[in-house]
Amino acid sequence: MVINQQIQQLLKRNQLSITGSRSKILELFLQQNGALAHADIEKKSGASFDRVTVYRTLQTFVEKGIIHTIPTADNSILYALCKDECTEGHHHDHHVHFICSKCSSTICLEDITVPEIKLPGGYQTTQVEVVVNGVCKDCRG
Amino acid sequence: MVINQQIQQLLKRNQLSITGSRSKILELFLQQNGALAHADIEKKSGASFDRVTVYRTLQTFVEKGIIHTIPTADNSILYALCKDECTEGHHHDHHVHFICSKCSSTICLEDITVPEIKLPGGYQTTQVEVVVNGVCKDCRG
DNA sequence: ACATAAATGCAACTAAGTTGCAACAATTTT
DNA sequence: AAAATTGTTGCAACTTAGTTGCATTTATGT
Repeated sequence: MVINQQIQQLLKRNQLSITGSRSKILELFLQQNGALAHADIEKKSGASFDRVTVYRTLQTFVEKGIIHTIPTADNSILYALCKDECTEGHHHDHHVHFICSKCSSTICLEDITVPEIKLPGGYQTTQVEVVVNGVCKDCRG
Repeated sequence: MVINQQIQQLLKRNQLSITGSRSKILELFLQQNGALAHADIEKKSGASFDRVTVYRTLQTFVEKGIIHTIPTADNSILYALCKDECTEGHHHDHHVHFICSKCSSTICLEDITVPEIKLPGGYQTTQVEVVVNGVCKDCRG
């Protein structure tokens, strides 16, 4: 299983001890290459961990730059794996997020960069979030 | 008070009866031209209304196209007045939202339109949300 | 002013997220 | 490899957010 080595590397690189819950939750992210809601993770991990552990694990992963959050229109929190460039306390997820209204899967479009937005005088930009709603390629036809 | 007439017009135009809570909440939005969180409204309305009434009023306003929601990075729900073009069940808030990290006020930048985003083949867009984080003109200096 | 339809307040409930602490498991040290 | 240490987990209790049903009250058309 290559995926297990990947998980251990990812945790070690971020100075996190390798525990059952962390490994399992990382596995979920690595398996399906989309975003997961907190509820998804609780369900898919098979009630094997406490709610609190899931909260704390996700929080830790966000802090370490392993995953990032995605704001959605209905204000539920989504999490997705970061690419390698992200480090502790410094996310670089400047890509567009896509949410399919049919299958409600959320995908990070890594190749689509966020366009520069010209603001009126006096405004200073630090970060831009772009979320595209629509229908994904699997749900059309 | 011109603002009172404005409120009554707005409610009548949307076939809503003119009640104390609706008038008061609309007043809050008209007074400060920025976005409000649910908690703000409860505080500023001075505990004069029931929590449930605030929930239901905001919901009604969103349905009627009087206000729209703004997704934020920390996943709290913000509400802001729509411009006149919005009608029942059909929002046209295709403008950029700006959130100031200092005063945490949120402003609708009506003049800045959302740029078109080119997606990979197969993806179909229905709506694009853009939220810019930064420092507003009042907080710089 | 009255009838009717709608809005509000209350109470109770579900869901979401947080905190402190004791028990436990993963590292580190020897 | 076992002990010591540090960090992680699970539990319980709690806070906050949001929902639902129903009785009461309020707004509006006639």
